[in-house]
Amino acid sequence: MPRIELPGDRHVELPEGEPIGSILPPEAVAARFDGELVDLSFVPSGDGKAEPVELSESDGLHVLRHSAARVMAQAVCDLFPLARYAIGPPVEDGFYYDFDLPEALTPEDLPRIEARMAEIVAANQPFVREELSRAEALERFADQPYKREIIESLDETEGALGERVSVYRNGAWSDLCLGPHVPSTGRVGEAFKLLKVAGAYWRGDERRPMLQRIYGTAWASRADLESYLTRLEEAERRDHRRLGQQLDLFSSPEELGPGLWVWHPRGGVFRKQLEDYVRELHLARGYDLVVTPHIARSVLWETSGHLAKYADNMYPPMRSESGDYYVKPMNCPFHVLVYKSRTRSYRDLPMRLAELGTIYRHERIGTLHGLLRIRGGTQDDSHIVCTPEQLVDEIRSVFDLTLEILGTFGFADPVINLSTLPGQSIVDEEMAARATQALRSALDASGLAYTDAEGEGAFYGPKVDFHFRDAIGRLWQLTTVQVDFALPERFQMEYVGEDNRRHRPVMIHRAILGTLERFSAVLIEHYGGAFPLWLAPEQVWLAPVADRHLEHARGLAERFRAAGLRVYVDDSGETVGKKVRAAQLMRAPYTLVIGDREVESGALTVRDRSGAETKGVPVERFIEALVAEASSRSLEQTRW
RNA sequence: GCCGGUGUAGCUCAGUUGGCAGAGCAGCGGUUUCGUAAACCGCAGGUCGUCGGUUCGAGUCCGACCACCGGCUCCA
Repeated sequence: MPRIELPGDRHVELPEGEPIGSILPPEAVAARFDGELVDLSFVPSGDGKAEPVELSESDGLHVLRHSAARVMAQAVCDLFPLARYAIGPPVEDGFYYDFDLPEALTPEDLPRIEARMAEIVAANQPFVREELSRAEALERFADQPYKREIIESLDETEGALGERVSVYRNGAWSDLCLGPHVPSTGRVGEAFKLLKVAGAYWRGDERRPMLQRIYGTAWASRADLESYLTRLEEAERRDHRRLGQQLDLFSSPEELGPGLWVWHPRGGVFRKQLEDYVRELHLARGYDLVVTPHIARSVLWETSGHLAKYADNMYPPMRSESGDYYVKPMNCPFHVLVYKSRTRSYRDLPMRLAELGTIYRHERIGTLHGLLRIRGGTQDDSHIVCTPEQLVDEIRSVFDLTLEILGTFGFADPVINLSTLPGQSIVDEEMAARATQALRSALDASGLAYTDAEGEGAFYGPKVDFHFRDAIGRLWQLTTVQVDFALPERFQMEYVGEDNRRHRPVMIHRAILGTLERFSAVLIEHYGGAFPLWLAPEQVWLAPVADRHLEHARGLAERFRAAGLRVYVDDSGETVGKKVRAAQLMRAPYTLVIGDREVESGALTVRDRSGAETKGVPVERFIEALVAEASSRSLEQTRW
């Protein structure tokens, strides 16, 4: 009789052949046996440690969603008998399943599938785990080519089953699946919803067939489902494309071309604040600002290796009598030319060349997405040229600057990845190892936690990425730091050392915000369009009650402008209610209603974004407070 | 690039089985001069994404193209 250890240091004897679920609480949807996720029907062959897996933990939700995916596939097969089903894993917040169907699914099919799922759930069919030999499994899935391909491609080392594969059967339907699953379809419950249909390549490979993917979500309770759907709505309200339109910040007219954007006056003001801040801070941290053109001869891109490794993402060349010119997809070769414009001494190093450099990349049309994925954008780019000895300290100073800049916007606690070199690189292994080691040392020395991501680096070197969480918990990749031994080599970069001999420097590529376009999109979503005062297009919005108050309002506006504040006077002749509404819709930080009271008293009535109103604020105090709030780049509104 | 969806006024969207292109908001003009998220009246605004086809007749049906939206990493 296996002796099972339960949480709380309890031990029970499990009768031979009894499933582990029989000694776990009824809330359990699965179990963990010696750390492995298993079904409740799992029968231990020996002693071990068992824990219940419940819906209150992520493993429990994972199992629930996996099972929900199965139920969905079953429903689809019921409704579309010709369906061939491929894979259906749980994903963050939900699940999907990929199908090969003769007809195209439409969003209208989703309610039908959901209804069928509900029937399957109501039927409460047990999920029965079976272990079959490969031959049996191939037989079982004779008319399911995707399942057969998976079975055939399974390598014996995969899973603990060796030559056997596991199949879960419920009712007349079965699926090849590792499991575990909830004990029966009834446990999937009613807190699920199908969200969208999309295309997806079989095994993510664009040379393989395009399947139809249905995304769904499933939760422990109705309330959890509702709050998830509310979260989705909140994300939609914050969508930078929608806010960009509503707030009149930018647009991408069709005549311009996909992935290209024009910034309107309100967006332009915001962007200037960003740019000024970035430039100012870089100067203060020992960077030098440089300016470089948008195009260069092909020889530059040959030397840099871009034509060999990056040509797919570059616009085709412009031909002229002096040769072919390419629009730049990166700034690095230009900064190398700045470096090489004269003989450099070790005394010049580190040289930190920075530029808000505009680049153009011919991204595939289907991957473009608002300002987040664009074809033309401006990076806060810098290339630090230093000696190998300076490398780790320089990387650390980039990390410091990253935390400082992003902290200003309210981003903290980055999730950091160290990406090692991809196969297709222009760097030899020894260089790559040194570069990776430098990044690792800098991360360790800075006390930053990180995880390794293999093969994700740029073609010229390994990199460290910083991801930051926004106000509603989504992660955005912003900062990239790359160490590069290759370009200095390719461009024969040198410096004269203390020993009066020539040495090869190392180069760090880094962008902290990424592109300003992308970063702006992230900021807009992070703030929901309600920018902190220093970034707001209008800082003070004046709403005169009647036309006779316009003159007083204009006088105030002049005083505010003289103090360096950005002001808008609503002289529309609409009602105050309408003016206040307009100000709120445009996310004005401070709205001043100017009427008889204000004209007489000379004081201000201040309305902030929350709608809270303070009467009798002296003009001088208001100006002082706003100037302080803006110049400190505060994320909080002033309390009066 | 591929799969699916969507393109009607500046914006958000109606538009029956093919039969004279609509509303609200925004804009402009007038009236109102008002105290905190939408005053009233009027005017103007369109090659219905583009090109081609079917038809007596196309926003509507067919084809091609363009653009946008959702996806194409999560591996039985």
